[in-house]
Order: sequence, then structure tokens, then C-alpha cells
Amino acid sequence: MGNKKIPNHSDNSVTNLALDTINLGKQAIVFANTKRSAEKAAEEIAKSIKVGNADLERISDGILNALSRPTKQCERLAYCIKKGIAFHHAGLVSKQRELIENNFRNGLIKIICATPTLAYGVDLPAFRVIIKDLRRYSPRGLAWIPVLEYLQQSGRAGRPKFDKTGEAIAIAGSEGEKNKIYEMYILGEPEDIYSKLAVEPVLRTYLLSLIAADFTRNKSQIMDFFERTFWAYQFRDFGKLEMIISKMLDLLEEWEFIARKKNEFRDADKFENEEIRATVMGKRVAELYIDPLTAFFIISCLRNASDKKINEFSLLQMACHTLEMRPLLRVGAKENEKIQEELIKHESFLLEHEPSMYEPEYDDFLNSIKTALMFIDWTDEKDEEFLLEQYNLRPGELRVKLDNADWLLYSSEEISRILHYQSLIREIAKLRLRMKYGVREELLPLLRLEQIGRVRARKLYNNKIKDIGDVKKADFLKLVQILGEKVALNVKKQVGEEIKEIPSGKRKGQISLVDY
DNA sequence: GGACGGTGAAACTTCAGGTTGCCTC
DNA sequence: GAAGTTTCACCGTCC
Repeated sequence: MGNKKIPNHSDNSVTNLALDTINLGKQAIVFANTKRSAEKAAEEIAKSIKVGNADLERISDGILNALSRPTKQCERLAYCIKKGIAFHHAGLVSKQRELIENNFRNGLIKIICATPTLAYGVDLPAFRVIIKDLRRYSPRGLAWIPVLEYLQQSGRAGRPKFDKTGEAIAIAGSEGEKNKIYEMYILGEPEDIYSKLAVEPVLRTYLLSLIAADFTRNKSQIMDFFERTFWAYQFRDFGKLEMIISKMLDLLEEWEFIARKKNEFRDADKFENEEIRATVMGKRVAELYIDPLTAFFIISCLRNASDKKINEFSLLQMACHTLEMRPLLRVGAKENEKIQEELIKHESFLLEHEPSMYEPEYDDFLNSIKTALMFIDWTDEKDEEFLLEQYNLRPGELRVKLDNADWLLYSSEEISRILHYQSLIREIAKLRLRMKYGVREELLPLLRLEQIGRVRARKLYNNKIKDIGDVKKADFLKLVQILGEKVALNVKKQVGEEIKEIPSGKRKGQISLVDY
């Protein structure tokens, strides 16, 4: 706790500290507790900076055009970057994050205002770390962040190769808060670390993979293994631990992921050494690395799907109603009615049993509906800006969700394979492709071409070029008009047509195009 | 008298992030 | 718990 006066440029202490850092010719990372707060802090600092330069303009351009259409978030970030300031959180697309990280490393970007992502993921040291607020929202109101997290964040201060020292600065709102921070974080001890194995989904997953990998073949071997884990060391009560594992083994057997070899003369002693093996399904589930409970849920949904009419909503809602898809989009109070209405429209396509409105899990169920509807919009070619406005879902968060959904759909595909549900396999594969590109089914043939994504495929389609055959037949000049010369050349090449000389004569604008 | 618009206070809403899988249709 | 957003009552103005 030094006693240094920082010049006042504005009435905002974070902005003052940031400007002071820049004046020293150094860089800083500001940690905020929410995405919004990080964005605002960056914007505040950017506003009080006048100058920019050509390099920053170039980076700003890259940030703005990371997506096919810039979102409000892209615009806001691009504005900050022009002044050498950035915000950084999980809502950004990886291309934007990379641009920020690289240009912070090379010194062009001076200040990054970030959520805790930056403290864990990437190695980005700065001369100064400014922690805007050491409290964070929790279900029980605002809570102080763990000491471990404070250490993680302040540990980013000081660049080993460039500075002899670093400064970590925590902002206090009052004298009382200052003392609290000093005692809790500067003098305080970091918290104990607890084993994550105690969480049921994790335990289930590891138990199944132990068996599936043939690492343990009977219950005593299993117990032997778990007794030597950190979890058991912390848990201490081996009796209770054995009960938990027994129960879980029963469940895995009931779900038919494992089988116990039945001895003819079974008695209590032998029970312990009874051979336990994973079933074919159990083995695959372990490889797919999904929670066995999720796998069981998917299997029952797919069984329902095999003898009824399904659509993309059926499969997406199934994927959304799993632990792996969390956190789901939340249904707000005002939206409740709207989502219920949508649910009624899609109700007959549900694969799971719909919980009653009065059951506690109903909220979660509705959230899964909303999340599935968001995916439906994505596969209906709505872009990132639309999803941001409609669902308050940022582009980077969309990517994470799409990735998770793909993993679950792939798993469903694999499970369908084992269950010999041929038509389901095809349906799921098609849906995965549509999710990857965010397109309606009609564009799928065109997406097989390199350099053709959702935007160009849609342009082609609207100009009546609907499949590979149409691309072959299409007039080259028309393709140039739609795709630009380079892409058109490449595309023609891909369908086996080498264009040697670019026909001249006709000039742009002579062919009328549908652009949309 | 009523439609319209501006204002501010009250009510309401929202709030970090990341690991896993596989190959392509 | 705090900041941002929406809602709504209230008031003044204009036609």
C-alpha cells in the first residue's frame, strides 16, 4: 500500500490510473467483475484520449469486421481500439481476442479492461494491474471474491523481461473498504482447495471411464482407486464414500452402461470381486466424455424419436436440456408468456416428457426451450447482431454454445449408430452441418465448396444458383458479380472448370443481381 | 378537454468462465 | 449490491 498521488484527469479513478499508466509509457490490465463493467471502463478511458494512429486504425478495422455484419459490441470495441484501449471477455470472438492479445504484447494497445478470463487463460503480463472491484455478484448478493482469485489477477502485474517491478492496485470505495481489502487480501491466506470429484456428474463420468478403460475390473479395485484420490483424503469417511460409489454403480448398471458378471453361486464375499465391465454403449459414452446421466437422457429421447415425427427443434431441445449445455439462456419474467406460446407451437416435437408448470425443474425446462429457439433462429440464418439484440447473447458466447451443442449432437449421432437408428443418424448429421454454418437446409449443397459460407451461399441461392450443378452451369461473369473475381475463380476450379482468361467486354452492373 | 411530450422517480432486471469429442457428411 | 433499463405517474403545452 504505497502513498502515491495520481493526477486527476476525470472523476473516475480507474480512468485516472489508466491515463497515468500510459503517461509513464507503460501498460495496464483493468479487471472488472462483469462484461458490461469491463466495456464501460474501456469506453470511459477511450473517451478521454484524443490521439490514435494508423496501426490502431488497422486493428480497429480487423475488430469491426470479424463477423459478416458488425454487432453493436464490435462497434463499441472498434471505437475503443482506435484509442489503444480494449475490453476483453468471453463475449468476443476468438479472432478479436487474438488481435487484442497480440497487439497488447507488441505494445500498440495500452490498456485492456477484462473480466477474470484474462487472469486464467492467456499469459499477458502488464506493468500495472488495476482491480476495479473485489466484489462480485453471487446468489446471495454481492460477495468478496476468493483470495486465490485476487492473487491470480494481481499476479499479472510486472513483466519479467521489461520491468523490475509491477504494481497491483485494488480500488476501494471507502476508508473502511480499504482496511477490509488490506486485511483480507494483502495479509490474508488463500483458501483451501477442494476436490472437484465430489460433484456427482464428475464422479459418474470418471467412474464409468475407469471401468470402460479396463483400469478397474471389480468393486474392490474401484474402491482402491478412489481411496487414493484427493477427494477421499479430504472426505475421510470411507464408509460413506463406499456407499456413494455403490449407489452410482447401481445406477450405471440400471442405465446399461456397465454389467456385472453374474456368478451362479453369489454370496456376500464374492460380490466384492464380481467382474464389472462396460457395455458397448457404456464404452462409447465414456469415450464421448459426456455425463452418463446425459447419455441416458439422450438414449431415452432417441428411443422416442425413432417412432415419431421429429424436426430440428426435437434434437436441439434434447441437446439443450443437458448439464453440458449449461448455463442456458434465461427466460425473463416478461418473456415467459412468449416462450410458453412458442413451446405450444413446438410441443408435439418434444422428445422428453414435459414437466408440469408447478414442478421446480420447469424453469430449467423453459430455459432449454429458449436456448433451442435461439439455435433455431441461428439455423434460420439470423446473424450475430440479431441474436445479440433478441437474446442478449454475445458472439463469443454463441460460439461456445454452438461448440457444446455440436459435441452433444455428435454424441447423439454416435449413440444412434449403436442403437441402429439409421434415419436419426442422417437427421442429426444434417442438423450439425446447419448449426456449424447457421443456414437453412436448402444451402447445404453449396457449402461443400471451399470459401463458401453462409453469406455467399445465400447470395448464390438467391441468384438461382442452388447446387454444385448450377455452379457449373453458371455464367462466370455472373459468379464474379456475386462472389468477386478471386472467389469465383476458385469456386469454378473446384467444380472442375479452369478459367484461364477472364472474359472482358461485359462490365460490372450489366447483370442484375438479387442481393440480400 | 384531450392528445402529446418531456421529466424524473420508482420498479425491475441482470450480473465470470471453460474442459471435454471427432473428421466432414 | 449496483448499474443500467423500463415503466409510469405527473405536469405543462399546444391545438
